[in-house]
Amino acid sequence: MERIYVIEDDDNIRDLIKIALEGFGYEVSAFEMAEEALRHIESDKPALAVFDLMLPGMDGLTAIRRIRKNESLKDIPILILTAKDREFDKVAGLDGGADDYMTKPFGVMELAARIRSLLRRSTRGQADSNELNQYCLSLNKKTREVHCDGVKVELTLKEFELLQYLMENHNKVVTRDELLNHIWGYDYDGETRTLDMHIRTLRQKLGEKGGSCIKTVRGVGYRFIKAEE
Amino acid sequence: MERIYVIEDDDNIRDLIKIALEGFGYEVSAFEMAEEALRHIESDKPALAVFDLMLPGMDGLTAIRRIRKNESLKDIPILILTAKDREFDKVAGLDGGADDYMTKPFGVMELAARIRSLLRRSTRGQADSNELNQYCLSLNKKTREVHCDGVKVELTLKEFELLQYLMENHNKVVTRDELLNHIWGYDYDGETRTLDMHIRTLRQKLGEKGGSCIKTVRGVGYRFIKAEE
DNA sequence: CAAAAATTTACATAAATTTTACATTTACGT
DNA sequence: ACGTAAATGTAAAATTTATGTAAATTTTTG
Repeated sequence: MERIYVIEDDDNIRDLIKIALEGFGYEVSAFEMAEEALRHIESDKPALAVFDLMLPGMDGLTAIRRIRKNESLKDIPILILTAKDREFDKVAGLDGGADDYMTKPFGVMELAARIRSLLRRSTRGQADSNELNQYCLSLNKKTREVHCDGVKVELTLKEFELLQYLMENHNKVVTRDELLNHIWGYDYDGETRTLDMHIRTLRQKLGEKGGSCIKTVRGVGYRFIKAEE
Repeated sequence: MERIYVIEDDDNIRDLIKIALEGFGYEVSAFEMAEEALRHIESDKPALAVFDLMLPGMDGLTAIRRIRKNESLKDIPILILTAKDREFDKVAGLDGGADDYMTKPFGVMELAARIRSLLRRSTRGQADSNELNQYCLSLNKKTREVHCDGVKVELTLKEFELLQYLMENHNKVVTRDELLNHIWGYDYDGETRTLDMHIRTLRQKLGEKGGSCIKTVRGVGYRFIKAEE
């Protein structure tokens, strides 16, 4: 599961946040001081960080700026959670590099919702997935399994590669040449119905609903879309 | 500059926000109702949207969900600005697809800071070069989709290429020869009504308003312009 | 060698495009 | 202002083209 860093000097609040977020299924690493957190953050690469501002030692804002300057950390979403509730402080916090700003006292439900919202967008959330999910279809590059509405579909090599390429380019129109080049090889006669044939078997195997995700764009190629339209 | 949509039914607040954000250098389009905003958003592709929740007609949350479901809009950052200040509402708003949630009364400095924070991260900072937007029409080269005032228009190959060429040369007069050469090929009989025919179907499919963007320049060719004139 | 997969062939079908024939509009000279 | 020729618009029919489909054939794989 995703790891979240919590930097907060008040023991009670820190524990409260830790336990709450763990309740939401996150792994939580809690720190009392920014220096401590910065020591581990580069190797940990947490999915998100919750920062208090007033800390013993290094100030929260300073730590945030430090993170933002580091190329490998700068995309980590940061949420400031502090007692400083003047508008000036909020502006300073957000402009200082934070992605969200909450004031104490706070509700854990809202904190969790804001964290979900930040993670939803984060590149760092799903990134390297070898699982392609589009609408009713899911395709796993590793296991080479394809499911349509949870039902497993057996595909041959070419069919799988075709579907994968279409799904990786979902919504974009992929030309016939592009497909022939990518899956078959640079040159190719082209004056044959091979591609159409595989599209056909694919559509057949994916069934009514799944099959309708592959739309033909006459004169150009094919396009993977949400069923219907 | 970046365009921001503001959807807010209270005239005073709407104007306040509009003027404040314009002061920060944004272009602001303000709407009283969600339906109105949704009608234009697809062709406008604003950089961010500020939504009130309680609106006459369509509810703000419904509108947000609608945007999130649309492939070409789902990355637009959305900030909810509402009087609903219960924690439950905040959770519902954020989980409903919003990226931030502010409650009224609010400070414009904080609003601006939150907007800056959202835009900082947005992939949508720079315009999509695959997208041609002219007035009420939008054309996507990758997906080969065309929208007129948010309504999808299905075009055939030649129609699409014709429109694309005209839009790429908007305001310039494009000669018949130029069009025939570019879309058909070097030589071409020319003594036939093919081109006129496609212009006709294009105008028809684009409807009253969209169609009137293609103006004929007698004796020369055609010209893509803003509707009316 | 058998079975599965991939490709080819040949044809059907549906859709896009072009042509034909005629109507309408516009520019221009009188 | 009027008539005329050229340019463009329009509708339906004809044609072409792209893609779908089925069965036959070849190639790969175990």
